[in-house]
Amino acid sequence: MNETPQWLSPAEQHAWRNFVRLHQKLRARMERDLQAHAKLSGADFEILVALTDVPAGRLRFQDLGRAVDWEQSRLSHQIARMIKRGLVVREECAEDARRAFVVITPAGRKTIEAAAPHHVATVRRLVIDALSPDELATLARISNRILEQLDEAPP
Amino acid sequence: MNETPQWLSPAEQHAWRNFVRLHQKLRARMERDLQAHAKLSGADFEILVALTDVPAGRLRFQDLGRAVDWEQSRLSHQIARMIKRGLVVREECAEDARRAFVVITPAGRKTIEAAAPHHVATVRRLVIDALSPDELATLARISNRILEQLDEAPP
DNA sequence: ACGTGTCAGTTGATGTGTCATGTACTCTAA
DNA sequence: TTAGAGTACATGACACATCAACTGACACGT
Repeated sequence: MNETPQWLSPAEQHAWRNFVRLHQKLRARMERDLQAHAKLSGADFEILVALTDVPAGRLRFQDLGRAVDWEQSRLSHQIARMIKRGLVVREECAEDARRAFVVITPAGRKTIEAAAPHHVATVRRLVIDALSPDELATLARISNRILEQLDEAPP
Repeated sequence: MNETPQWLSPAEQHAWRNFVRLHQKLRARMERDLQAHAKLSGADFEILVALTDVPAGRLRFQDLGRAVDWEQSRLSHQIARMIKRGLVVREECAEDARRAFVVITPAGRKTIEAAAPHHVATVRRLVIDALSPDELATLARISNRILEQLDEAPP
């Protein structure tokens, strides 16, 4: 039906490969860094940030899911693990027994507060400071563009 | 010793959050796409690409590890799974019994050849075509810059 | 020949992400 | 008022990543 498949040009391939490599390396690095300094996974960190973003440190399961943009199942598993480690607790909902809240514990708060400065410093050192303000803006714009593309073409 | 921890400026935070979000979404999307169309994980794909990049479709374990830039253990587990699915086979090394080769099977070759065009098309549609040539070049440059930063600051 | 160190790869434990399915609860409409 | 649809979350099975500990093979000096 269609012509020979459209391969990437050398420049395109170069950009794509670099980008993929960046993904993998940066992700692995951040993960190890966080683990080493705070005994937290990136997932833990994200959840704790979302919870501390709201004053009560307490969110409905679903709202938390929206905040971090995760699937329900992933969240459920993750919260179960975090409960086991005492970072958060589950709270029943009086009005609707199906619902549940996730609440950060004092230990969880302490952990995230201890972890955040170093994490931010790492982000700054590895990413922000490596780029000019212009490049940073471009990166933000590019990211947005691709994210839109993703939303537009879900099939 | 140091002042109050240096948080990110709004612009920096915006860029960083977008970038992280992009990571997660794009990765998940590519993974699902590959899985749906070719029954391959991203990991499978990477291995098969590395193997087809070399004429014999056959690489020493270690060379394969360098090609995809993975840790040994990860590679070992992955290859074990791929052997079980018939995508590759292991071959002993006559000269040095410690070494081993990984060889792509005809089935593996068929799988990757079936998967690649759709995958490339997806990359093009979601990423390449969403950006101007200038932006793409900037993305490549930025990626390189950060990768260098990662290499320079391993602790 | 024989330790000893190092190399190449394996294995098991644990945490993580995804899919499909399960379950308890609530709502709605006949 | 109750059957059935839909909601909110849980669970089990599996693939994947990482860490640490392990095995077996080679290399080499004594």
